[in-house]
Amino acid sequence: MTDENHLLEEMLQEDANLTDKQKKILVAATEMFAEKGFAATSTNEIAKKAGVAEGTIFRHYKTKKDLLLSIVTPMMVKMLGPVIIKDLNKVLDKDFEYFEDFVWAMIKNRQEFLDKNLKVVQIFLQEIPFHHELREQFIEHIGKKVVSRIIQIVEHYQAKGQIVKLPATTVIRLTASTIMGYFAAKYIIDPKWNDDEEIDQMIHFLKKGLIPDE
Amino acid sequence: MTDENHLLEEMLQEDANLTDKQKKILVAATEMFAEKGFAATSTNEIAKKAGVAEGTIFRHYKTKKDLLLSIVTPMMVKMLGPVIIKDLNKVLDKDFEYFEDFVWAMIKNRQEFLDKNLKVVQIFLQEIPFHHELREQFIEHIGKKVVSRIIQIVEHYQAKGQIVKLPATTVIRLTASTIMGYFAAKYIIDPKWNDDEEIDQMIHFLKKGLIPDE
Amino acid sequence: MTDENHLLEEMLQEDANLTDKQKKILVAATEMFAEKGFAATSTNEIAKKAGVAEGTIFRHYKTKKDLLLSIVTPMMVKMLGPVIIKDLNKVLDKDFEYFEDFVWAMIKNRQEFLDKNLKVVQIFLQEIPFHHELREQFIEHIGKKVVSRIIQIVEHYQAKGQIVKLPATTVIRLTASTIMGYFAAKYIIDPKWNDDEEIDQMIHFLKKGLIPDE
Amino acid sequence: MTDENHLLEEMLQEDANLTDKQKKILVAATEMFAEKGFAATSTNEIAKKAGVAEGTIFRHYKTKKDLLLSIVTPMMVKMLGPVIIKDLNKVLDKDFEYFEDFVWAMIKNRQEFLDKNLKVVQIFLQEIPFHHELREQFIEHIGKKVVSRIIQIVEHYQAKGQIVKLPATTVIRLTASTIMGYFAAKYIIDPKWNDDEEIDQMIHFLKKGLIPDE
DNA sequence: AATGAATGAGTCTTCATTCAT
DNA sequence: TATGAATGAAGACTCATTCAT
Repeated sequence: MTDENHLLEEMLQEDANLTDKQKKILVAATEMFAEKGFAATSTNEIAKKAGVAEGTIFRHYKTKKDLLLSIVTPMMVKMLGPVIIKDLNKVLDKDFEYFEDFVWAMIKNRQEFLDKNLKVVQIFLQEIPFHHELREQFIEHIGKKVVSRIIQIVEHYQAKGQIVKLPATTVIRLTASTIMGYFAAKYIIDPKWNDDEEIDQMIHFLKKGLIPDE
Repeated sequence: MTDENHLLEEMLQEDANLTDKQKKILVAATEMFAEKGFAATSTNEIAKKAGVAEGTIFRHYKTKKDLLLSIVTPMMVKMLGPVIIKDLNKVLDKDFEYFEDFVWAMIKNRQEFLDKNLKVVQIFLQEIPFHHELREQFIEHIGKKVVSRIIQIVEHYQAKGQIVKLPATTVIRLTASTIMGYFAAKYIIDPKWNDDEEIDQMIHFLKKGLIPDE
Repeated sequence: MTDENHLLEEMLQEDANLTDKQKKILVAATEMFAEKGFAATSTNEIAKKAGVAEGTIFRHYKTKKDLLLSIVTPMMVKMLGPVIIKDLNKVLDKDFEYFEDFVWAMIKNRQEFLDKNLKVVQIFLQEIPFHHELREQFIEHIGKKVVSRIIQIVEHYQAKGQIVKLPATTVIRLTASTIMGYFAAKYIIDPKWNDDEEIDQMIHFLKKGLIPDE
Repeated sequence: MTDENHLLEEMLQEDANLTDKQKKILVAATEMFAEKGFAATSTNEIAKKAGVAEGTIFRHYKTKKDLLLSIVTPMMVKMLGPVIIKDLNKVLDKDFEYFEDFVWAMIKNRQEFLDKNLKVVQIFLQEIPFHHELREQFIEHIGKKVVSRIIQIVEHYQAKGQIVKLPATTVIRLTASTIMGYFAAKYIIDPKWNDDEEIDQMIHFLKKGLIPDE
C-alpha cells in the first residue's frame, strides 16, 4: 500500500455513500488499472485483490466500464477545483500581483493534486485514447471551463503588461507544456523527488520567455 | 486507408523480406492497435482486416506480443536517425550557427518523422506503460544515445555563449517540453495543421527563455 | 451408462464436497479418457457429454491435466487399502494359514477393486507412459508401500517353509505376473466372465511353481 | 540416438523403396510417438526433428494416422517370424526335446526381437487401446496364427506327458504371463539388464508349475 | 447486500492438411 | 520430389456478466 493510496483511501472514507466492500473494490481496481491497463485487467483479479466475490463488483457497477468511469469521473471533477473562484481578478490582484506568483501557486497546487491522485491520473491518461466517453466528458465538463478561465487570467496579466501579447491559447500552451514537462520528468524519474530550485529555474525560464518584446 | 498508411506501406514495400500477407498483417495490426489498443484488439479482428487466415498471423509472429514488437521496434530504430551524425560539431558550426537554427531544423525533421510514423508512435506511447520490454528497449537502445548526443549539442551552444548555463538536462527538458507540447496540440487538434508562424513564435519563446542571464 | 459407472457414481455421491456439476464432469471425463485417451479428448466434448458449459470445467479444475489427476489420484490412494493392515502377521496366521489362502483372498479383493474401478484403472494404465507425475505419484505414494508390505508377507510364508526361498521380489514378480495375466485375459475377453475354476487352476499352478525344492 | 535406433535405421536401410527423407521421417516419428504418444505429437514436431518440410510428410503418408500404421504394421508382421516354421513337430523333436528347452529358446528369441524393436513395440502397446485398426490387424493377421501354432506346440508337449493337461489356452496364458511379466520388469527397471539366472529361475518355476499332477 | 457457481462467447494459439512453386 | 506458406477448424482456457441462494 503506497502513499498515494493512503490518500485515495482517505478520500473514499469521506464518502459516506460507499460501503466497505465498495471502497475495497475501488482501491483494488485503481491499483490494477494503473498497473496493467483497463483492458488487460480482469474483474476476477479485481475481486480477488479486493477480497470480495466477483458478483459483488457487478452489484455496485453495472459493467466493468462503469467501474472505470466511477474511478476516473470524480477525479476529473476535482480537477476543476482551483479555477472555480468567484471574483477572480480581485484574487489575482491581491494574492498574485505578478504572473510568476500565479504560476508558482499553480504549480504547487497541481503538484499536491497529483500527489493525491497519481494513480487515477495515470489511469486517465492511459485510457483516454480508447474511450471516447472519457474524452468527451473531459472536454465538455472540464476542458472548456478550465481553458476559458485561464484565458481570462492570461489576459489579465497581458493587460498589466507583464507578459507578451501572443494569443492567450499560445501563452497557455507554452506555459502548460513547460509545467507538464516538469511533472512528466518528475514522475518518470522519481515521484518523490521535489526540487524547488528546479521549479524556480522553470519559472525564471517562463518569465524570460514570455516577457513582452521591446 | 489514410495518408500515414500510404507511407507505412511504402516503407513495407522497401523491405524485400516481407511476404505480401505479412505486410497486410502489419498494416492491419498497426491500424487496430492504434485505434483500440493492443489488449483490446483480437487476432481474429486483425486477420479479418488483413484478409488472411488467423493461423497466418502466427506463422509469421510467434505471439500477439511478437507482432506488437515487430511493429514498434523498427520505428524506434528509425528514431535514432537524425542524431547519428559523425563530426557533429562541424555540422553544427556550418549548418546551424545559432541554437535557434538547430532547434528549427530539429522541429522540421521530427515533424516529418511524425507525419510518416504517426500511428506507430501513437501505439508506442499508448503501450509503453504496459510493456516493460518496450520501456527497456527504448531506454537502452534509443534513450541513452539520443540524450548523450543532445547533451553535447547543448554544451556546444552554451560554450558559444548563446544559451544559459543551466544543467544540460534542464535545458533539454525545457526545450523538449515546449516542442512536444506543440506537437501534442497539433496532433490532437488537427494533424494536418501546419503553422510556421506558430513555430517561429515557439522558437522565439525558447530563445528568450534560454538567453544567458546578464 | 455402464455398470462400472454406477459404482463410480456411488463413490462420487459419498463425497459431499463435490457439486452436482462436478460429479457429472468427472463421470463424463472418465468415460471419454478411457475410451479415446487423454490427449485425444477435448474439453468441449467432455462439457457436452457432462451437460455443462465448457467454462464450468475450468472453474473446478484449473487445467485439463488437473482433471485427469483428480480422476486418477483418489483411485491410487484406494489401491493401498488392502495392505494397510496393522499387526499383519496375526492376520496372516489367523486368516490365511497357507500362502494359497492369502493369494486367493488377494485375487478376490483385487477383482472387486477392479470391478469398481475398471475405467479409472484403464485410464491410469493408458496414461502412465506419458505423465511423469503419474509415475512419480504412483511409485512414491503407492508402489513403495505396497512392495515393502508384500515383501514382509512373502518372507512370512518363506519362514513357514511353504514357499521356495527365492528373493522376495522374484516371488512377487512371478505371482503378480500370473495374477495380472489372468486379469488381463479376463478384461480383454469379457469383463463379466468370472471363472472360479480358472482361479483355482491358477493358484494350483502358483503353489506348485513356488513349492520349496526338495 | 540410442542403440535401438541404430537397429531401426539398419532395417530401414535394407528397404530400398524408402527415400532418405522417408527414413528420417520414420525415425523421428517413432522417437516422438514412443515418447509423447501419437495424439500428443504434432506433425510439425516430427518434420522439425526429421529435418524435412511438413509437406514432405504428407507426400509420403496421406494422413498422420497413416504414418503411425506405416511404423507399426511392419513390426507386427515380423512378430510372426519365429512361429512360421514348416514341419514344426520335427523341429521340436530335434531341437527342443523338452518343453523347457522350447521355452528357453522362445524367451531368447523374443528378447532379441524386443531389443531390436523396443520403441515400436512400445508405440504399439501404447496406442492399441485407441485404434481399432491396430487391434483388428493384430488379431486377424497375427494373433490367430500365433495362437493356433502355439496351441499345437503345447499339445505336442502335453502328448509327450511333459506338461499338465490343462486346456492349451490356459497353459499358454500362464506361460505367457510369466514371460511377459519378466520382460515388463526388465524394461521398466533397466532395458539393458540381462540376467540369465533370473531366466533359469523363471523356467524352473514354469516347469514345476506345469508339471503333470501325479 | 453478498456470494460464487454457472455460463457461452470469445481469447490466443496449434493443428493436420493442401497447394502453388 | 520437396518445399513451406497458407488455411480454418479446433484446441485449451479466460472473460464479463447473470442469478439462485
